[in-house]
Amino acid sequence: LTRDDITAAAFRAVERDELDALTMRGLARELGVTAMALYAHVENKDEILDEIIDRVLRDVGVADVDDGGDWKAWMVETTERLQRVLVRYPALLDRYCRRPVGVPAALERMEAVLDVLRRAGFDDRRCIAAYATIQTYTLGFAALETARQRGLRQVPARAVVELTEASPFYWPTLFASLPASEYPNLVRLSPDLTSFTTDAQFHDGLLAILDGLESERSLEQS
Amino acid sequence: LTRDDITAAAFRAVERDELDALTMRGLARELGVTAMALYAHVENKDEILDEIIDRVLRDVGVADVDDGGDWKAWMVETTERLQRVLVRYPALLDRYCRRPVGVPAALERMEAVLDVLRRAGFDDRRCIAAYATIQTYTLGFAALETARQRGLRQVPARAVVELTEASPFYWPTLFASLPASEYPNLVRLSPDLTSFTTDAQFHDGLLAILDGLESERSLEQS
DNA sequence: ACCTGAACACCGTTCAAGT
DNA sequence: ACCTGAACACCGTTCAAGT
Repeated sequence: LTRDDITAAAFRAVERDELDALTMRGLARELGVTAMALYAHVENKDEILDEIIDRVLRDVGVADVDDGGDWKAWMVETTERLQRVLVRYPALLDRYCRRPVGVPAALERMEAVLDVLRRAGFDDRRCIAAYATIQTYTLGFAALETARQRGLRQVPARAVVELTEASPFYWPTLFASLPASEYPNLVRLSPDLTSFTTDAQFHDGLLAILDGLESERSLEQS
Repeated sequence: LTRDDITAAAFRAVERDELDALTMRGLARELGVTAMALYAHVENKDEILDEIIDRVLRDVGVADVDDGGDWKAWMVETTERLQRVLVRYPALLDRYCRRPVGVPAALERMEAVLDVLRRAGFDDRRCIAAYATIQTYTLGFAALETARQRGLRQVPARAVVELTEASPFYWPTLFASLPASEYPNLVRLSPDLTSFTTDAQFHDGLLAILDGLESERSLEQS
């Protein structure tokens, strides 16, 4: 039993999105060992997750540096890689929400993003502000989409809507069933409120943000 | 023992940010009753949190509708109210990350935001896109700031930096201590990377986003 | 050095039993 | 109707004991 065995088993659990298997006890069971055996190779559970994040981020990487190219295109490509990974592996998002992620691959990624921003003409203050805004949007999107996916399988305790065979999910049907007098916009938009957090929506929102950041940068320089 | 007693006790625990007290067992202890007594008045734990969110959101409200006024000013005011609440009460943020929040006050808030966007000239598709982007940013900011606050008190298992009396926190000192050859931007920006998620940063990022959304709206209409 | 057994101090929730 | 005791099926982690 090695540290790598543990990380590998944990990553398999993360891949299958089996949060039940992603426990010290569940991990140990899969490795044919007791839970306490893990602590000889690993400090605690967060360290296992950090190891996975480091591995995944290294896999994700960043877009190729295309000098003279469009910094926004680079940022879209790089940001969407992280977004896809966070949406696919909710366990990693949970870790991001608990404590700052400071594994080497995360620092390298941050360095690369800041460097592209700097070379795109952002000054120091706006470099940080732009990075913060982009990272914030990415994490928030993954959080909303993950919550949506989890909510699909679960009906709230005091449900407003009855589920039918035609509409077996709660959340998409909620908006359509509200009184139109009180919630005219929700009812009118209800068909599309279902697709609240799609890849296309992430893309459009990200473009709007990058445009906003760029116009702020240009304003300052003129 | 009433449903309101339970909600009130739970809200007191959320206010004190005592996540330990925010358990069925801890709540029951505070109310001088066994944990199982709660289930006579409440379906499950999420229902208690939903009750709190409904109460808090109703308190938070939205900005006054100022007809002929600036929709961006309204949006900033309304969005910052939610941001402040989510940062102050991390337990509510945790609930937002688990499942979509569909309590009445949340629906009313969504309706109000969509209505302001519509009257500001956004078409249906862009109404939803704008709402999604703003909500995404707000949630992501609260998640990053909450993670940062939690991280201040905790040093990772494999710490890169030693803590001293002069710098008793881990994360702010991490960036400054990296090798400047590998991470030039992180080291150069390290003094300001500490204040990654301030109210001012939220404000600036939000303005950039609203500007980006506005210019996309205008582009389409011309 | 590496693993185990038993324990500590917890979770949310169910269910039969009491009043 | 409302509350309790005991139990179920879990958590992460510690620590003394074994090999």
